[in-house]
Amino acid sequence: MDLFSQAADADRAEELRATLNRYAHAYYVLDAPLVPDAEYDRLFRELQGIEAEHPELLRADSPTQRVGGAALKALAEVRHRVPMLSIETETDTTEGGAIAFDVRVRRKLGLADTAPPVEYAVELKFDGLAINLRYEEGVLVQAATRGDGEVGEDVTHNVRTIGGIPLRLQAQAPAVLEVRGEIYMRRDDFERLNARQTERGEKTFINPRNTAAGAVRQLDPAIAAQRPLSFFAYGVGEIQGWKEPPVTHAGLVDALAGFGLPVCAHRTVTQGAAGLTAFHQHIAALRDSLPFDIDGIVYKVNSLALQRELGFRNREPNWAVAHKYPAQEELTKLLDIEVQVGRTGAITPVARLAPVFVGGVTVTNATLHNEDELRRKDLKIGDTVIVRRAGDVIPEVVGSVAERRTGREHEFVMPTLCPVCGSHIVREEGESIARCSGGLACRAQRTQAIIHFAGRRMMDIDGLGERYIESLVEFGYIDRIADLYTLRLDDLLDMKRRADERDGVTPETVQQGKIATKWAENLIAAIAASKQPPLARLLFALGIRHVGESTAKTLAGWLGSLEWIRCAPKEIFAVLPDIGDVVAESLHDFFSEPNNERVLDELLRAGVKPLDEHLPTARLAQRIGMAELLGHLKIPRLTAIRSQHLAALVTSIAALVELRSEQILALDLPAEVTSALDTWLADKGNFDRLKRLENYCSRLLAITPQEDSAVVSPFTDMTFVLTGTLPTLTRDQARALIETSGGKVSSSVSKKTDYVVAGSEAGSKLANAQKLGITILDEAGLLALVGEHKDPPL
DNA sequence: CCACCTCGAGTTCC
DNA sequence: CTCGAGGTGG
Repeated sequence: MDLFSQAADADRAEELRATLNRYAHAYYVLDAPLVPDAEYDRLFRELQGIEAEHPELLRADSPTQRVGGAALKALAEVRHRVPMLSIETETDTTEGGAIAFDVRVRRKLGLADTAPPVEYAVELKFDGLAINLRYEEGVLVQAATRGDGEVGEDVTHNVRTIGGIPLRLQAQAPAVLEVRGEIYMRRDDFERLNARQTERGEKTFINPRNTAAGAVRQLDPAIAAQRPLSFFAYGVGEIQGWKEPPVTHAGLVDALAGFGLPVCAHRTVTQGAAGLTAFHQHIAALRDSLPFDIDGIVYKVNSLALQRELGFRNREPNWAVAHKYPAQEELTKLLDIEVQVGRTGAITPVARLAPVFVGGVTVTNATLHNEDELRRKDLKIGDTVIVRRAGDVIPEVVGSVAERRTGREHEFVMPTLCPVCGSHIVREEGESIARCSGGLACRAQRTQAIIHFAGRRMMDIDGLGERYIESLVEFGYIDRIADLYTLRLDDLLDMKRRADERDGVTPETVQQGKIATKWAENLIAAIAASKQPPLARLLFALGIRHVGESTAKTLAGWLGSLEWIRCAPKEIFAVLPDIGDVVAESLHDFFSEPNNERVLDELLRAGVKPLDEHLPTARLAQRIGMAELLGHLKIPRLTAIRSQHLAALVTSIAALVELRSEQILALDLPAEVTSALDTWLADKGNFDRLKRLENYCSRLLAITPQEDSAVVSPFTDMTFVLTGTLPTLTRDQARALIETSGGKVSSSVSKKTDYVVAGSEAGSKLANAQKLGITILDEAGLLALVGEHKDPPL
């Protein structure tokens, strides 16, 4: 090898290092790639080639050295040259905390009340892992964790794998520059990582912070390299040879950005206490939509000279404070795991927790959904667990803290018998939910069925709450939904007396007796008032499996009356939109169960009279086509295509019933279909089924089609999603408004959503809508939109 | 057959 | 709100 080529390679290697580092900066830090990935890979491999040939050209700042080297035995200790101090946490989480800090600063600086406001640099407090990056002559030489502030751990090998951390600084960096910042994991990266773990059947991680911290402290850099970590710089440690050092904190962070280090955009310079509280409010509103977790914000006196003047106390700077938001995650003890029995018999494990204040409320219970979930989270009774109220409402046990185990924890054992009725608990193959097999013989299921029936979106019996229904069932006054309508005043009063007795409530005075009678009268009246619900509500109230609000509306809208629905053949259900085999089967099972038939009859006899819908005969005739019906009859060998074919030849059910063997032969169908059809028709059961279907269809369609008063609305086929709390309208009112204008209200945001109506405290749905670029309305916007299309000027 | 969209069901706290 | 699972369209 001649010297000339070696010199050329050295130049080329230097050039490649610079180019690749520039590309990496654009990609990771600026989020604006300069070249396609393939081009980066090509140059990367070229550099690898040169370095393999000339090991003496290897440099610490070479991008090829991000992942390299073998796993360590243990992490080495690093003594920080300038201690990594923590900042004081303001205990007052309200605005008062910001004001108190400003007052302390002004007093320490000896400022008069009339003096101008102090200038502050304000930024986010990231929920990650604090780190010190040491650059010498612009090259990253060491990365260390905070540790106890004096001595940390050397994690250089892992930190090198983080794409956003430059291995070489841009511009004229000081001879020595220690950068302080936070390593964290973005929420979306965290979720993707977990999705990948699930895919591979590996354990998922609990939260971004623990995952990031764990990754940085890995011994094997290859593992750390697979964890998507990010970094923000916000301060400095030791500095030597900085020619024009900044004079403010904001200027310092800007300078770090100038060196190619990633800094957070959510920072600003502001004046006085008012500026601090404004930033506090601003970030509080933004918190849930940030791409990463924060646990608060940080206020710093902007002027570095003033910082020096303020100095330290108890090894904490007097010129900075962390102002936290109420925790969204807390640790608590998992005291016990109990099971609940739901309306459908679903056995749900529920966590009983030591009370813990999280996200603004005290949480003592949290659902664990099902057994798989519980095992996935590795929960044992007695564990210390992480509880979250993810910006939302419903508490969730995120996972257990394995390090806190004492050995006295024990596994939860799923019961095999229902705790309420003693029936067997069965878990169907491939299902995640275990169910009590007791059906309505199980008191829990009976009670839940009645609670459901009386609920607001169903029969809406005002004043008949969960408590009373439980007592009524417990003392035997009601057993089934129909019994509600035969309840007498005395039954209610007796029930209340016995319930009070059980609870040890003092015997009643005359005054209280009067109140109780009034209560019972009102309740009886409320029950009577529920007797004429819209048909869909009654259907939903019945609690048929797989039939919720939406399916109930479909049934009511297409078949019009309870009479037509309860005697409909399975195939009719299945041709309706959004109803498939499973739901059709469930409906058919429900209406052919003698117990249910009796209950329905009793309801009708008691005077329950649902408001029927107009029967859309014309549309119905279109939908109940021969091909569709054939498809749902489950005739062997008759595929969807062949059903269409046969439907063209035999155009009505009536004709099919009459079909003789010779005629089937003449149809010119594939031989196997001919014989299968022949055998199928010859079966008495099938023949009767067909007869009934034919009979049903002809009666149903014989009803004279009424004029379809086609209300053409500009909202037709528009899908809305509601989220958050609107200022004046309730959710139900907004929903009614949209529906009466012809729109549809859906529960989740997708590409098909036309508008998202967002109120205050909107959650993930709003974020999702923003991501998908869906038009977002506030209440006023919705009203305007409705108003525009209503009452066109004459 | 798969991917995507909806719906159903269960749940917390005040 | 979230998960699971049913329905549908490509």
